[in-house]
Amino acid sequence: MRNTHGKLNFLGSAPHNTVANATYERLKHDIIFGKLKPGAKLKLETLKDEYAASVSTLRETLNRLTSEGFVSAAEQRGFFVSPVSADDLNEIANLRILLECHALKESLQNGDDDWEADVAGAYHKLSTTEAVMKNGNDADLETWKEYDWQFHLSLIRACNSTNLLGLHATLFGKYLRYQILVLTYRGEVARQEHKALFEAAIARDADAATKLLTQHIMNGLTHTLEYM
Amino acid sequence: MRNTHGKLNFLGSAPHNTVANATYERLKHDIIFGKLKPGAKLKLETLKDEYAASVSTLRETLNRLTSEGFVSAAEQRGFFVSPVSADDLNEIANLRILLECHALKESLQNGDDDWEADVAGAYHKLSTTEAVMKNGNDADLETWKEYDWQFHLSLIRACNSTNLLGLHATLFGKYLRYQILVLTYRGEVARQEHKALFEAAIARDADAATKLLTQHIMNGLTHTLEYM
DNA sequence: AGGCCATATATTCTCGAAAATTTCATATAA
DNA sequence: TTATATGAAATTTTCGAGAATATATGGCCT
Repeated sequence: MRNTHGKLNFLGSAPHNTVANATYERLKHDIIFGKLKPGAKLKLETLKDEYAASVSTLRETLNRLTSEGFVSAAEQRGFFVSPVSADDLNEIANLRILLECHALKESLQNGDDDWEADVAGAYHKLSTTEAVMKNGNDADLETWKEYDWQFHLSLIRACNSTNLLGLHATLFGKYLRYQILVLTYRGEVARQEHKALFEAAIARDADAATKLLTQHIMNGLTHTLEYM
Repeated sequence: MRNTHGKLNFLGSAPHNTVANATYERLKHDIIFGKLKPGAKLKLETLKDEYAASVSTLRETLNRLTSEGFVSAAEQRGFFVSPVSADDLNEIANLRILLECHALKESLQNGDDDWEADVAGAYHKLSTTEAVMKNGNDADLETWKEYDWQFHLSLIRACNSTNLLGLHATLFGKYLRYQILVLTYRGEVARQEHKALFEAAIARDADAATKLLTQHIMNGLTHTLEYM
């Protein structure tokens, strides 16, 4: 789970042998986790030094990130880290609700025993980490968020739509950037929300699960907006 | 509405001065309109001749198209036109329903007089073209599809979410590729569906409009699946 | 004949430099 | 002073060539 540069990699992509892929992962990570700040200019010469890649290679990765919305490009004026705004966060949270609830419903219908085991495993990792954090020991932020991501992903993985899972992954990354941005935790509340969501999912109660998921995301949204 | 190569451009992007943007538009167009067939290998040397761009520039555009899902990339083995399948079409149609219906509801709530005028204008262009086609004169396929796209876009434009509009644009492009692929028209049926949808939208009847839109997309889906 | 390895060819990946464009600083004129 | 023009510096865009990797060819052995 570590790339050649020793950075954690849980942003949803395969291992990377090429310079371009490694640079893509690193850049994406640095944007989501705030090392590259919203609105910051991404000068090619600077990036060249920092990421040890040529201009052409960098442009490849910047174009990919632009497609996904993490980077903004202005004709002949280069690349910027995409800015943040309350409106944007609102849009992303609402889209996440729309897509994730839909995927969850499908998943609850289709999921077999393997799926259920996967969910239980992902929930176990997440809840263990959250229990540790509850006791004051603040576990690694990235580890926690990785488990959070994996849990949510496990719930919808049986939705039977790679297209949907792809859109969700991008959306989740964008949402995560906002959470990292405000950097104020709501650990205990989120912990209980995860618990309730997990139990409703295992019980295959689609109505309850989607309601809990919607609440979970909405609560995260208002909490994040409050501290922006 | 024409780029430097004289090709129609209604795939949702701004005018393009750079070689990279022009190449991107052309490649995307050629994939959607079937000039580049599903699964076809995209060899850089060949593309270089055909699109008059350097390897680096081509790789930029291919990476963008890979992010959007029109192109598939295999590590160290280059790029391919993304394959098609009944499953994929199903996923895309269902996602289109999910996103477009949601956007439509929002749009019906928010749309002001300008929006309504825009919708009326877009519908007028579309229905005029469809009327001409009804009389046997088969109008230009691309023109028809452009107006179709513009009509659907106009309906949801007041949804107040650029993120949503962005996702929809990509999705619509993918759906369009399948329609072009089978190249069998269902002109008269689609014409009536557009008419009913237009009237429900102007009447701000969200329930009726989303039902009609769902039917419209589902009918297109089954029709396309039938001829695949 | 069929499988395996070495070699040759084809293709992708990466880079640094040249061309095109924008941005900045300075000077000039109203 | 403000605005505009001019030239220098910085930055982006584009290109072709070399390095790295994959694919195809042909010979060799069993």
